Amino acid sequence: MLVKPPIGLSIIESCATCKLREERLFCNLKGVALQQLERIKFSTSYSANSTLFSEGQPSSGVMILCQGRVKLSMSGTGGNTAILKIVEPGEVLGLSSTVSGILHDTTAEALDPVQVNIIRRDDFLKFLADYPDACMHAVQELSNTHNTACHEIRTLTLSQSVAERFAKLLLEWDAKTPESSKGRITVGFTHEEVAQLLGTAREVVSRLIGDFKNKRVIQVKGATWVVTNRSALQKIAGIQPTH
Amino acid sequence: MLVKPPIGLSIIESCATCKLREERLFCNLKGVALQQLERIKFSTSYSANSTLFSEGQPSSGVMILCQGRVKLSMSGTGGNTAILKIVEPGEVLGLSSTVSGILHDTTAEALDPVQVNIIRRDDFLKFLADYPDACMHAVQELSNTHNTACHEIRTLTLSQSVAERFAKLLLEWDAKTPESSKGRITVGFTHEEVAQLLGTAREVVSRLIGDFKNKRVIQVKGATWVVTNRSALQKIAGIQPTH
DNA sequence: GGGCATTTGTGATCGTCGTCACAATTCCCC
DNA sequence: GGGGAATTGTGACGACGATCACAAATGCCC
Repeated sequence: MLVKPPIGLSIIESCATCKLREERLFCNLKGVALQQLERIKFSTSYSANSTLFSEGQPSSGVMILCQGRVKLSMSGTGGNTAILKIVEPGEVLGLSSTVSGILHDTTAEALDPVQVNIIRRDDFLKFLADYPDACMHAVQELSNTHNTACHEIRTLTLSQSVAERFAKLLLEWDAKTPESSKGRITVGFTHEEVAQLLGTAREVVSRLIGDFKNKRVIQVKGATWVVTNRSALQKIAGIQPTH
Repeated sequence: MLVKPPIGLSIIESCATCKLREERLFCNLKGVALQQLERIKFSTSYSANSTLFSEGQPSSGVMILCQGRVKLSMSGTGGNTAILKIVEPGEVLGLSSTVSGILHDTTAEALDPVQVNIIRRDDFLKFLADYPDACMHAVQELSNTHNTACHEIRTLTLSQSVAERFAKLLLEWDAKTPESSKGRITVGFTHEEVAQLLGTAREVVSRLIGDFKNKRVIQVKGATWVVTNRSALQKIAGIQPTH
């Protein structure tokens, strides 16, 4: 890893006091449902670089990510790896494998020190059945996950080149950047990892970055990349620039 | 379309008498939930080749597919099209867009004469909130859809070649073939459509079929393809042959 | 059965991307 | 600050697949 963000671990004792409560699914349940969630969940911590679960394992339960980021990846027969998604605090891990009872189709690794609330499968299913609110939350969460997956499939199948996908990735990262530092992306990944995000080879990424620098589309200062020509980037991404 | 299967349209009046009832989600609800579903759903028919909904449209509601197959596709900026999935009777269309309220990310077209039960968005959300059983069904359905999507992403990102993906597709089709005619796949698609399923060009598919015929892996008799060497096919697909 | 549209087969060509190989640079720990 | 590991830069080359351009065939309607 290029960067290990110095995130302080202030352990969150309960979902009720979780800062994510207002914004995120399962954290903003009300009344009895929340109390019940408190009863059946248990908190666990993982150090950076440790594995939360692996592809092919049966799911032990749902994990609600409270702190730290988690990398979801798949590996192919030829030893190659594809990174599916970086999961952020407030999101849920392993929901669909837990619910449907199939084996995990991804591997989850902690990028930072991570804190999760785990709910065992049978407890969780009973919880959903008993609390309609919670069940609706699960439906929402699954919808969101599915929409993300569709978006992923779209960029994979309908992009003409790796350059196009790379430009899209940069624009997505830029979109997630806070308004105050728009255009300044802090990249916590090696070229190798970016390649796995794009489904290509590391050398291709290195070369693309070179290209983009030459074309004055981006500018690289260590781990922060500055978008110097957003409309050019949008054009490469196959989007009509919204100037 | 190469083949238009002569499917007789025996209109199904209610979910209670639907033959899919035992096997499929939302069709096998019990008691009051089923009665309520009967009340809020309304049946609609579409002729073959008509469009049920289009990419970019807001979702008007959930559709439960009772009869006929539906093609789900996405289109890219360059006019190219990717077929995501062929939806079979008993499956649900537009669940995640309806629940999350975002625009459809796919276009749905009838391959056969199609009959669906439609439930309007607000009716459906209320239905889920009122009937925990139904909500659990929705969770299950979304899980399954998500798993399918993950599988799709896996083959897209982790396959080395189009030949590999094509072999996987053939094996999947073969797996869905009834035991009695194992190895005999009835293909209802043109090369163009197979190409869209694989995310490649039509010519590539034509050539791959030629290759596979030369290598005695498959044999083509009109619209039925016979797998003459399954273990070779598995090897191309990157799977250890289970002989 | 003739004629037209659609589908399929096949050659030629060219660009993109994956791979190998190695040098340069940066990072990090002692 | 030195040394070793990890990361990054870059050239060369080959293979796969996208595209264009037709010809052949098949299906279909009157």
